[in-house]
Amino acid sequence: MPIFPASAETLVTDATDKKPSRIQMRNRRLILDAALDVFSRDGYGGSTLDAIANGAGLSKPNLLYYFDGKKEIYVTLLSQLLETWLDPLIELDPEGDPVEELLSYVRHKLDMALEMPAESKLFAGEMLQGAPRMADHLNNELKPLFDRKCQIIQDWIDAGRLAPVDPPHLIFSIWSSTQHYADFGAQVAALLDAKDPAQGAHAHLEQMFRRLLQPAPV
Amino acid sequence: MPIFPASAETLVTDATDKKPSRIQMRNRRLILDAALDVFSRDGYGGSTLDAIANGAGLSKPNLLYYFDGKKEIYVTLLSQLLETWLDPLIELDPEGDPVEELLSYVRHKLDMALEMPAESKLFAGEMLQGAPRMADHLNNELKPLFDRKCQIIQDWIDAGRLAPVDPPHLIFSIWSSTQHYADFGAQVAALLDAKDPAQGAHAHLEQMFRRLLQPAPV
DNA sequence: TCAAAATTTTACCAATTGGTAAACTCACGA
DNA sequence: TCGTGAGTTTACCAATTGGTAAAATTTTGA
Repeated sequence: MPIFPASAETLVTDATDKKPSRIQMRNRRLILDAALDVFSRDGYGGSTLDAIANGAGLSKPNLLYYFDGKKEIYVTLLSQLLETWLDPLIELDPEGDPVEELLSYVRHKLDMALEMPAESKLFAGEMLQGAPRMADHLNNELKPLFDRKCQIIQDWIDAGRLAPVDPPHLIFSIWSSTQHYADFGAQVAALLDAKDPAQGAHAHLEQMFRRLLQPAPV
Repeated sequence: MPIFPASAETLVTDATDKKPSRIQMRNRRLILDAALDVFSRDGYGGSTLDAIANGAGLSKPNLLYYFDGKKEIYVTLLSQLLETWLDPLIELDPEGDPVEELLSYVRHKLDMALEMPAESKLFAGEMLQGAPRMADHLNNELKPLFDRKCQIIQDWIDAGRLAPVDPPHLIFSIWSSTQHYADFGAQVAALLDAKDPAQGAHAHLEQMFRRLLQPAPV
């Protein structure tokens, strides 16, 4: 029987599960690492427990000792991922310089895409399929944060410190243009003749968003 | 036995397959339409021949009378799709006004994403997984076209008719920011409170790319 | 009209897949 | 050192899946 209950949200304060043992920590990490590889490469439907177990160096029944099933592994992975993924957006500081805050967010997001392509692809794959296993996280975590940050951007615009842009669509543009280097990495690599996209991407996105966001001089 | 050989490239001039019958035309189209639905919703690995056959209103063996297998259906779909998908890029006219040509491309691309989300998702899914079944098409069709269009953009820049941008990365930005509305449609819908994204997206992308591309006045 | 060719159905099958039962081994605290 | 519970393995299984063989039916062209 798995140690962690399938749905954390049904927990009130369950004192029954003490701290996980060292073995638990190690094996759950091994499984999630392997699962990230497999799921991001083959998609949810194309992935098998055998492949994940194999990648983790465990037998399939052993793997199922730690997780209740394929779906639970996937959902665990996604919700952990979503936290990391939203971190840089959380850091958007209303007190900072608007243009520099947003450009810093772009840089941060691009770095993440370049350094964690598997994570980006996993998330993208879930979105592609209509987020059937993430609707809750989307509405309960991402949506409120998104609205808050849109308001900050709107306030900057109203104060004349930022060119008038449509905040939600600005964020979409930042997300899409940065994540493209991870999600469409195969295409980018093929079209750039195996040149490293990192430097060019940074320069281009900096230029694009600076021009968009710089308020017109008074 | 299927009528169309699996690999068209191995054909020299095969006079054996006459023109396809009306039944062939109809059923191949039914199959490809159903396959687009299924593949774009469930991904390659998550899709089954049963689901496609069912969607097409045919039995599975009947379906396999028209296509050699799951992979052939998928590849046929993708290569037909790629042609449609590249059309607007082909239309980029070196004789036209640079900024307006590119903005027209952006509009066209966004309209396609909004009107053909399944096609966009199918393509995105293949890219996500490293384009394992499309490498040829990528190198033989997309790459030469991409290089040609980058050169046109570079010429415009050299002539001072366009702000100095990095042509490949410009194209990546156009692709990613437009396709986002199809590929991440679930997220967009959740975050915009079911508001129609079309109008806002058009206005935002027009603004963004106009600012980026407008050459500085002399 | 009628036989040949094209199409469709019926009846399968081997391999894979997610998952389980239960026996077994190991680590650790009393 | 020994019992107990955590962790692991072996042996399995029912359902699904991609695909085939061959009979049955429909369409087509002479």
